[in-house]
Amino acid sequence: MSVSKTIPVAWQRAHDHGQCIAPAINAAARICESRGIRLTPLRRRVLELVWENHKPVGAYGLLDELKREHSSAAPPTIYRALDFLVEQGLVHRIQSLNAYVGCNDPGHSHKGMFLICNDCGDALEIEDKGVANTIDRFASRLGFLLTSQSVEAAGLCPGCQEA
Amino acid sequence: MSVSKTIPVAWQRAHDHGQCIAPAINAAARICESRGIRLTPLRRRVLELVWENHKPVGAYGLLDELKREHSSAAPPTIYRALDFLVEQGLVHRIQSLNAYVGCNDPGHSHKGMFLICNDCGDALEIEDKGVANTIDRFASRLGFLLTSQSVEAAGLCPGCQEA
DNA sequence: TATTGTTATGATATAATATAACAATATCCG
DNA sequence: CGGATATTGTTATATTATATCATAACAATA
Ligand SMILES: [Zn+2]
Ligand SMILES: [Zn+2]
Ligand SMILES: [Zn+2]
Ligand SMILES: [Zn+2]
Repeated sequence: MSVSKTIPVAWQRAHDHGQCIAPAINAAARICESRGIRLTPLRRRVLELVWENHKPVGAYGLLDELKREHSSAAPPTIYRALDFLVEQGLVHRIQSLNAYVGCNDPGHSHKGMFLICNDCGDALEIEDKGVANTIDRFASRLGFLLTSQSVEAAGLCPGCQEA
Repeated sequence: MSVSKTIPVAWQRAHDHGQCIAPAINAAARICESRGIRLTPLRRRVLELVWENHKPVGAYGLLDELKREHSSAAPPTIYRALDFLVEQGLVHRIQSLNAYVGCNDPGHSHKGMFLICNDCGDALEIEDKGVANTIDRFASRLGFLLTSQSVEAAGLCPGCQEA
């Protein structure tokens, strides 16, 4: 990864995809193994495709890629695989984009938060206790029983501000 | 509004729609007036329909209602009106539901947050500085330029937990 | 009042996203 | 094995959203 003087190091570190595909797949395999559920070839391949994109990617984008090597693939094929991966916390759905992105840190439940660049379309997953805790406090004060939360912020990433 | 012993008063207060339609429309009219933009009859009517639902409602739901009195209405009709209302902060879009709900407190920019009941479908808008500030801090630490944020939490409202 | 630029709406078509329903296989487990 | 369960195949359809071009209303001048 090249280094820019004008782009904050924090962002560069946080955002470095590096060689992340194989480790992500291996981690997913271990997680599924330990849970006694099946990361079938199809599900594994969809997870790889999600990671290969290195950006949030839509279900139909993934479907097009999958079709090249798996001619029987149809919308339900990809949605089933994605539903499985999301349920298992291996992939996150970005609500504001109708798109999916691999989870940086699967295996232990975390309340993620995303910074989404409106220009390059990239999304950075942030581990954040503060936001999640604040939401929890609000909810419990109101007697609301939380089951899920989605925090998405959009704007311009450091790289896209330079132009 | 009836009072329940088992439902927190905080929720009941926060969630009391009461007679909110006329004040909301009047506030919207004043805001548009002051901004020099036009709350046309069509836009006003769509805003009324949003409020009449008292819940997040989808574009096509609104369209069906609008068609009864406005036979020329088509998808672009409703989406244009909604885009206008959202841009002006009079209506919020709930990303996780693909639905729209009237803003409780339009006129001054606020970073809202929603508690969404998975059972009754209702959504409570919460004014919250804490969450917004935390997100702001994260973003600026990373050099990310924020333009919008969406915070949505789902679960069960007090009423729906009783059953 | 004409001219003209701008904004808003009408109208038709189509794109993009997501699910229903049922059949066919594959896997698991006694 | 044989029956139950889980996964995938297949077709059709539902739901949400936008593109495009034409027309109408409005606003700002001349
Ligand atoms: Zn994650
Ligand atoms: Zn960017
Ligand atoms: Zn609001
Ligand atoms: Zn409820």
